[in-house]
Amino acid sequence: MVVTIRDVARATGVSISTVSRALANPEQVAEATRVHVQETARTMGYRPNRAARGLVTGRTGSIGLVVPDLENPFFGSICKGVQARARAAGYAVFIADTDEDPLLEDEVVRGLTKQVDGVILCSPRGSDEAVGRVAEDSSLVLVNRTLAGVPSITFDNGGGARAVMRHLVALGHRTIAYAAGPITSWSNRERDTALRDFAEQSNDVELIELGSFPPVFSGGTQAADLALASGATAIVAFNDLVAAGLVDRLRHRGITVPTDISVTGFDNVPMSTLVWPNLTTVDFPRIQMGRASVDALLDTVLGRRKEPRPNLEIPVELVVRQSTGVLPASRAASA
Amino acid sequence: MVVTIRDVARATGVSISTVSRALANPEQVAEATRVHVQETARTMGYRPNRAARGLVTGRTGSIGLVVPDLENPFFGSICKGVQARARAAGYAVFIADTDEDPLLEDEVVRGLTKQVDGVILCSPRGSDEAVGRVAEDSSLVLVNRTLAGVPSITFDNGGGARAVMRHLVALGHRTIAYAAGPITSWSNRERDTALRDFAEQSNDVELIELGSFPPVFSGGTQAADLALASGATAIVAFNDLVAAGLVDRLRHRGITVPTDISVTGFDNVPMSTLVWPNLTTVDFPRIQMGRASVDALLDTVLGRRKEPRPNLEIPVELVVRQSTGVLPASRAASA
DNA sequence: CTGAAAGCGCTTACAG
DNA sequence: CTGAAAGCGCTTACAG
Repeated sequence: MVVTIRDVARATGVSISTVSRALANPEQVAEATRVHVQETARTMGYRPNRAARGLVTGRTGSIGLVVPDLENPFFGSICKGVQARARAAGYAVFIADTDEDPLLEDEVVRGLTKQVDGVILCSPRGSDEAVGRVAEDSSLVLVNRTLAGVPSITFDNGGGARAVMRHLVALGHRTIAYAAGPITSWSNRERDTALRDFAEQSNDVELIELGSFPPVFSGGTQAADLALASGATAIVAFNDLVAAGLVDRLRHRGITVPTDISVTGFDNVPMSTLVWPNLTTVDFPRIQMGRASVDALLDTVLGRRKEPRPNLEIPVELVVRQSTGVLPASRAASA
Repeated sequence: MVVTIRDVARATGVSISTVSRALANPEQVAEATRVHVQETARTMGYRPNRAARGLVTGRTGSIGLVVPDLENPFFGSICKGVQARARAAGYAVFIADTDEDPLLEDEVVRGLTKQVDGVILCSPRGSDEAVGRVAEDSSLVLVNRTLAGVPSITFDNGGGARAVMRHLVALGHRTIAYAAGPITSWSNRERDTALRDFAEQSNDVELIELGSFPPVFSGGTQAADLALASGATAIVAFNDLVAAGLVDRLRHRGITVPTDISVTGFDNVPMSTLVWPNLTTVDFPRIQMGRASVDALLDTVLGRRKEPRPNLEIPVELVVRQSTGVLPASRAASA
C-alpha cells in the first residue's frame, strides 16, 4: 500500500540509487532521467521514509521541543514559532510537556535525544547541573535561561524592568513595590535585580520587595494586601496573571486602579487586554523567540556557525495601557 | 559515542539477537542472561534506536497531533492531555500547527503520515472531502468533529447548550439572544441547533439569532449593540472570548451584567474567571479529551478493538458564576 | 551519469 | 534458550 523507493525505481526503469539521487541530489543525475523520476515519484505519491534515511545519514530531520506547561499560553506561542520555522526548514517537531517537573524533564530529554537532531529546552526549573549534563550528549538550545557553554535565547528582562521603572517614575511614583515570582525562576531573578539596581541608582526611588508569590492569579490576590500595607503607590507584578489578581483584590478592597494605585505586569499575554483596566505590561515577542531558537539550533546542528554563539537576547517593549497613571495628589507628600 | 545494541552484545558476551530479546521480549530469555543484559544495557545508557526498530516492525512509536492554532489555550490543553497519555503509553508526539489553513492541514497530515502510527486531527475547518481522503491512508482520530466512518471524539455541545437554556429559563429569561460563532464551525452548528430546538420545544421561549461573529473578544464587542437592540434579556455567546467582549461593550454602554442583562459563554477558559463579573459558562474538559483521543487512536492502531467505535461524546458541565442573574423586574412584562 | 553493494541499528522467523 | 541470517527503506562511496 505504501510506495517505496523500489516501486519508483521499477516504474521508472532505473536503479534505486538513481531514484534516490534524482530526489535528494538532482544535480548528479542527467536531466531526462531526473525529470522522469521526479515526475513518476510525484504521481505515485512517493515520500521517502525519514526513519530509513535517518538511519544512514545520521540525521533524523526532527527536533525536540520541551516545555514546562503546554496549557500556559506563553509556551503555546513559543511552540507556534518553533513549529512554523521548523517546518519551513523541513524539520518535524517532537513536543514534550514536563509538567514543571525537573525529573521528568531530564527523563524526557534523554528519551528524545536519540530521535532528534537537537532539542530546544524551555526549562525554567531544572538545576544547572542537570541541564549541563543533558547538554553534553545532545545538541541543545536553552530558551529563557542561560548556562555557560550552552547556546541560549533570552528576553531582555532587565531592559523591560528598567522601562517599567522609568515609566512609573515619570508618572511621579517614588515608592514602588515588587510582587516577585518564584525564587527559582531565572526570569524573576533578572527582573528583580534590574529593579533593585534601578532603585539604588536613583537616590529618591524606593523599591519594596513584597516577597515571592505563585505566578498565577491567586498570587496577585495574596500580594495585594501586602502592597497596600507597604504604602507603595505603584506595584510591579511578576507577570500579567499576578497583575490581574492584584487589580481584582484591590477592587474588592475599594481601591481603584490606576486612580489610587498603579499596577504593571510582564509578558503581555492576550488576557492583559481583557481585564479592566487593561494592563500596562512588557511585551515579550514569543513567536519570534520560537523562531530564533530553531535558527540557533540548526546553526549548531548543521554546523553553520563556527564560533560559538553563547546567548542571543531578544529586545522587549513596554506597552502602556490603563493600569498606570500619575501619582495621586493626596499621596505626593508621602514620597 | 552513542551506544548501540552491538556494544551491549559485546559487553555482555551474547549475540545482538539475545540483547534485543532480553529488552523487548524478556520472557524469551533465560533469567540469568536477561538480568545480565538488562543490567549492562542500563549502566551503558543504551536506548534502542526507534527509527531502526520502526523500520523492521513497521511501527514508529510516534503519533501526530495536528491543531489549528497552538497559541489558542483551548488546543494547548488538548495537547497537554495528548502528550501525557502518549508518554504513558510509550509514544512520542509530533506536533503541527496548521494556522487555521485547510490546505496546510492537508499537506501537513500527509507529510506526517509516514512518520507516525496515527494522527489526531483537530480540524474545525477542513472540508469533509479533504478529511475523508486523508483518513483513507492513515489511522486518524478526529477531535471536535465527526465524519462517517472515522473514529472521533466530541464534546456534548448540545447538552451544554441545553443546560445553558435551562439555567436562563429558571432565572426567568424568556427572550434569549445567541451570538453565533463562525458558520463553518462544527461546534457552532451543534450549539445553534440545540438552542433552537430547545426554544421551539418550550412554547414561551424566544431565541433571537444575532448573526455570526468572529470567535474572539472583538466579536463580542460587535454583538453587544445588536443584542441590546434585540430586546433580549440574556445573551448566549459562542465562547468565553465573545462573552468577555460582550460584557466589556455593555459596560461602556452603561449596562450592568448581570443586573440588567445576563451573559453566558462556552469553554471555561482560564480567562473566564479573570473578567468581571466572572463568566457563567460551560466547562469542556479538554485535557480529558486529549487523553481520550490517544486512547481511541491506539485502539485502532494497535487493533485493540474489533467493532468500530465511530464517536465518543464527552460530557460537559455548566459552571454558574456571576454573569447570569434573575430577570430584572422592569423587564418581566416584556416576556 | 548510473548501478551494485555495503551498511545504518534494529527485529524476527528459522535452525539448532 | 540462543545465534546466524535476512531484511526493513534508504544513502553513498566505489566502480565503471
